[in-house]
Amino acid sequence: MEPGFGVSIPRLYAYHRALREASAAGKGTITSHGLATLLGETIAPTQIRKDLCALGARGRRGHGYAIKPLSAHLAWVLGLEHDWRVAIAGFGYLGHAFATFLAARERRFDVVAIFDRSPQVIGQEWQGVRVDDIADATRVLRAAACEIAVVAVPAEAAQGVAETLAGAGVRAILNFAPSTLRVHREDGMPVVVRNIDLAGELSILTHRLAVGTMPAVEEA
Amino acid sequence: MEPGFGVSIPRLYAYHRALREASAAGKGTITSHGLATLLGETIAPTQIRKDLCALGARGRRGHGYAIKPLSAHLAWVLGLEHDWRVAIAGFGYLGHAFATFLAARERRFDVVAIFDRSPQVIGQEWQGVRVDDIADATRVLRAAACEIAVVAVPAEAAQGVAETLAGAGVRAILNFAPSTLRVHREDGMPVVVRNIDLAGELSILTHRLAVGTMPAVEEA
DNA sequence: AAATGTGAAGAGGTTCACAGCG
DNA sequence: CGCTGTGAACCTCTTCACATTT
Repeated sequence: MEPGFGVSIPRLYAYHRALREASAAGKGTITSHGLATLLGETIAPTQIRKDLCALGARGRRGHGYAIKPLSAHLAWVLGLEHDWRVAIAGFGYLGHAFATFLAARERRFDVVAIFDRSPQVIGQEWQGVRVDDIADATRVLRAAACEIAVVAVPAEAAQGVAETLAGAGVRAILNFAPSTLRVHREDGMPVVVRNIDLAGELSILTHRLAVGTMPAVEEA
Repeated sequence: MEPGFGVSIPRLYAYHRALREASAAGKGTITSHGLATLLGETIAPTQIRKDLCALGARGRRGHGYAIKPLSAHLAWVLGLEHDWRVAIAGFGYLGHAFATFLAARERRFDVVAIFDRSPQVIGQEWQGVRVDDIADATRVLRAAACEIAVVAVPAEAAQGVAETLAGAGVRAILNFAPSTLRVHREDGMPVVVRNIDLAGELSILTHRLAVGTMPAVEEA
């Protein structure tokens, strides 16, 4: 899929979370082993050191890593430093819930545009943001200058909506529709797409429950 | 993380989706290459054949795979055949939206129990289901016999809630809280935990946007 | 001829073992 | 002595090449 440069972003994000925890607990320094403990031993200390080393972080041998600069560096790598303008496409229960989530928990994301197709929803206001017709997305987004969009529309509409968004300057899409988006931009810049398939996630669970009833299937 | 048996469940789920699509289009048979096309060329035909072969599916050489039996087999492997009873823990905007999502789009999941901590929410009704105090979860769940639970509570509360749920017979958890859950059950059966970290997913996007502004960082 | 099934090669990421500093 | 930094071994998953079957 992706080229990959040895470190996975979810892991870095977990480190950042754990570092904030440690910092809040009054610590000024932490070892790779201490980080692993904070992460519930789900990541090996060696792995953590490899990741941090690859990022250019330097720890003091015998002591550990200084939390503050490390946390700041991770924040920079993760794009946590500056605020982002977000558009929500599809304002059903899911889009609505996501917008509320951002407003309540993730202040660095600013919902500045909302789109829907339904005449009953268009024209509504949510926290001062008007819901526009998805057909006007190009015009509205040119003015709003969003780089990130959330797609929470039915699967059939997702591809078309994604293309419209990409055409209006969006460079990253969080897609909740159960469909594989394929989006290019005219200017050649890649559109980053991240899929969250809720039904698919549930299927992973039901799979495990379904096969878990039998005593470990061995492959030939 | 997991032992892994060569095939990834998200991929199988994607196959199943594509097969339904092909079946709806009137096809009775499909080739690995045809499936790849339907999946937007995101998975190589060879990979598809390896996966299907590992599942014991047999295709006819020169023709492809018969869609109906293959789809049925995938449904069985994914646990898509029978219905599941689901409990929602945390009935804020996220828990609420997820319950609505299940009711609207995923009929095979039946929301039979809802829990919250807030007195303002406890006692409310949602589609005939009463919101109970999370403190009563053990008693309520014994009667409701849920195997799957969705955790949509604040991060600080997640671990405790997960343990309560596990103690009440829950065997699989879909966790939206940004915390690493570590859950065991008394009877030794493993609790399957699947995390969906929305803020983390967004960070993957912002990371790509942040580093994407520079011309491809090479690692030494 | 067309497409599957599969051993072998390859790539990528994780763990090990230990050298190197503080 | 403790903990980091890192090359090497290891392992898992993906891709390739091609024999095999209809």
